[in-house]
Amino acid sequence: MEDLRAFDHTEDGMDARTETVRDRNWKGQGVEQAMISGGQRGVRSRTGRPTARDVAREAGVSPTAVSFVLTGTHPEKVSAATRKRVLEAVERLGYRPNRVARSLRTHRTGAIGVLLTDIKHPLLARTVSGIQQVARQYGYHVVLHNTSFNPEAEREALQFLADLLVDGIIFVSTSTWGDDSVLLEWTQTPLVLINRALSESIPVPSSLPRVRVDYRAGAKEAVLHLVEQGCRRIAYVGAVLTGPGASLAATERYGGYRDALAEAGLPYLPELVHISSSSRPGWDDGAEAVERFLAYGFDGLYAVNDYAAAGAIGRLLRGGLRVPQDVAVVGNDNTEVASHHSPQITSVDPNWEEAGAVALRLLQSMLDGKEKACESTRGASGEAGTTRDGASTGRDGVVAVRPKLVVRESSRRVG
Amino acid sequence: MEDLRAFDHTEDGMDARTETVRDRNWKGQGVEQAMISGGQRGVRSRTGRPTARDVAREAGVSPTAVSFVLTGTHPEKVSAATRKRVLEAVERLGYRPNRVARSLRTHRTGAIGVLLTDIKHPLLARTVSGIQQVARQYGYHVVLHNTSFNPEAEREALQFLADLLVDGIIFVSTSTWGDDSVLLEWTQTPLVLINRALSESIPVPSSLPRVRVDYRAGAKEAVLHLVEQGCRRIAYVGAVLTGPGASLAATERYGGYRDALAEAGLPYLPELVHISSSSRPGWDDGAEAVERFLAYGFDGLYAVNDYAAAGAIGRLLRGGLRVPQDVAVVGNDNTEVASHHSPQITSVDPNWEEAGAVALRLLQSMLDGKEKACESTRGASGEAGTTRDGASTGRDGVVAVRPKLVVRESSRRVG
DNA sequence: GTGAAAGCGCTAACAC
DNA sequence: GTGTTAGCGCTTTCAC
Repeated sequence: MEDLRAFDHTEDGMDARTETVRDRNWKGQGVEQAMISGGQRGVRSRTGRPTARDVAREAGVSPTAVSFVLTGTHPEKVSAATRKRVLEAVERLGYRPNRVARSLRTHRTGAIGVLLTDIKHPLLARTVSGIQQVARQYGYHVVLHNTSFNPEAEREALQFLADLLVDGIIFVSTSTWGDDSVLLEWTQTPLVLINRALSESIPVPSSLPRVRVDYRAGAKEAVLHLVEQGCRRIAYVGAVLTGPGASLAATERYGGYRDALAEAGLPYLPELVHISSSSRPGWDDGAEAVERFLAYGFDGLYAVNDYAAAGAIGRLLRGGLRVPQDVAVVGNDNTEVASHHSPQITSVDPNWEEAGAVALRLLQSMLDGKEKACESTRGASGEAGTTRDGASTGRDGVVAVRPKLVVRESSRRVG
Repeated sequence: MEDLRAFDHTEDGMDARTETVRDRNWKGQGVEQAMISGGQRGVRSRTGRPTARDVAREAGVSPTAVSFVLTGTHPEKVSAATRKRVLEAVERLGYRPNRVARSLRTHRTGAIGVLLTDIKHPLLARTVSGIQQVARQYGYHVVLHNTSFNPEAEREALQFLADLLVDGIIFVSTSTWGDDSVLLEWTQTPLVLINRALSESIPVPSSLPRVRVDYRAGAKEAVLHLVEQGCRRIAYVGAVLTGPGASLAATERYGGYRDALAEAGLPYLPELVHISSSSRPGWDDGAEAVERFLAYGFDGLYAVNDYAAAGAIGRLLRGGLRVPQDVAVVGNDNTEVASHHSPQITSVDPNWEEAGAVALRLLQSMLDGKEKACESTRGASGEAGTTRDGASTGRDGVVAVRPKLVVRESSRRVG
């Protein structure tokens, strides 16, 4: 019986006509491929790819043995000889397991869904990169979804990923929108948030695991670096702090600036603070600010992004001042400009790459926890206290990632 | 019998003990969720999600009817009353089809795999964005894979995507590596290449569909724009043309510069051409070039990227020249600097977003073709002559996407 | 129009 | 250790 089946294409109670029709609908070349590539062995499923059963037949063993060998489970239940025959058959047939079928059976896809607001945002791209690096380590694959700042699309994408049965979801965002109820109620698939501030209005201090970049610490480090370089009158160029354009990042960076001054025992000089009217200050803001500061005298400047820093440097140079000798400058975000500018600009790298990595490790620990103990309902976030460099678990189980300073010419004073 | 099953959790010949063990391994909370959320109806599969059969039971119809309603196939085979009952049951149960199971059956996943060398590259990110926009239209979803310039990872990722049974694959790359044999032999899943130059050494003019960005046309357009603005002595700042750092992009842009001069009837002035020693000229190259050009006099400048353009502008301004009145400047890539600089820089947008969109449309036509006619083996690329704005099918079926010029202050002369 | 039943390709419990 | 077998949740033929 076994042997008979191996050479019969139309068995399994399916007649030839039926098979042709279905193949046409599904994979097109299925039949031809089976004829051509599989001809010698005569074994190829109707999809054009050999199946585990084909391997079993080829090796002369049972599907069970094939499964055990390939998944590595129950290694004690398969003899060395069997294993060898299976592996050889796999090699001979060029067999690759069908992951869809496997997922249907195991309810695990080995994929992590990543939801983000905008793939074109350089910082988010870095986060994805960080996630992907860790994913590779853990053997996960990444399914990416762009929501383009559209709340409706966010909801939809979340559902889609759940339908796809991804093992976990990471939601990366730069901004907040109003209604977080979807996220709070989300119980279908383990979820980790990156920089997704939950509306303050919601009273429930949710146990939803979150990772955030510590803007405040980054700004503080930048300013303290300037202090270290000998600066005593340090100016600040920042984004709007109140009104519609205000952001958490802006507030925190301003706070970090003041923190640093306080820590260094330097006075806060309002005349050296320039708050842009925009949420994202640019070249002009930097230049304008310098123009104004020049009257008061200053020897250091921290700008909340690299464009403003570049603008400031441009204005300083045109004014005949030297950077960093007369004024040392530090930017923020460590974007391409920072390294491409001349002089190269010292900049705070937000470390979003690390944020991605941390988030995935967090997710991993949730998945692990889930597999081991049924009773742990949701808050596996506690487990993640074991964070690595630059990340620390704070109140509410929110993990904060520390930005790191990349020192370049614009602030490096010899000695 | 139907009714009995609906309230019996341990039917299907599976005893209670077995079910518990499996649930623990698979989904963790499955059992609890079934108790809580599904308690009122008593119907929930062991994964915690209602299944199509649950819907059928709830609606009092057969699974067939549910399937027909939900997939929209055979609309004539389902009565209005049945449809209504099904939809209501779906709503009541919060049913969502399991895409994995569906894929296993239909051999279509509705997902497109995108392979790229580096997500952090801003231009590639734009391509992904372009792909994703069209994907949304077509109802496809995108699975992204980063290969980090690692040929081995590329091979692996290609296989992984094929194993996942994505419906098609788009391979986006900025650079070339040696061995393209994998790509040429690739027959498993429909594949489209973006900017993936095949090694010249391979003799077979493969029918593999490809999309490329027409660097030459972009450069030409930039220079012709300068001519239009009244420039007659137009300088060029470009990347290395020969040796290890040389790239197709560099050669083509240089060619486009010369094309434009020729077309405008302007002489080629070697003293106004600065070829950087690097494959990616920067700020300094722009500044240096200007320094040299000043001796000869010039009224326009095209730089192959925005950083070089910014450097050139910086040097010009410091030299007391006005931009664009004395010298009009155009950059390339339309990166963030271009719009953030002051003055804002006119730049050639490589239109990678469109390249992504075109690639997916190409893929779509291949998939369509496959479904309709079995005999079309591979080269559905011919079909894609029906391209849209900015794209044209060239020799070898390679589709070229035209970059487009974004005009800003640095080159806009009033009148 | 409706329902029963047969699998897609894989895993794993259970009997040998 | 090995093979038989029963499904995962869905689609779709075929008989009513």
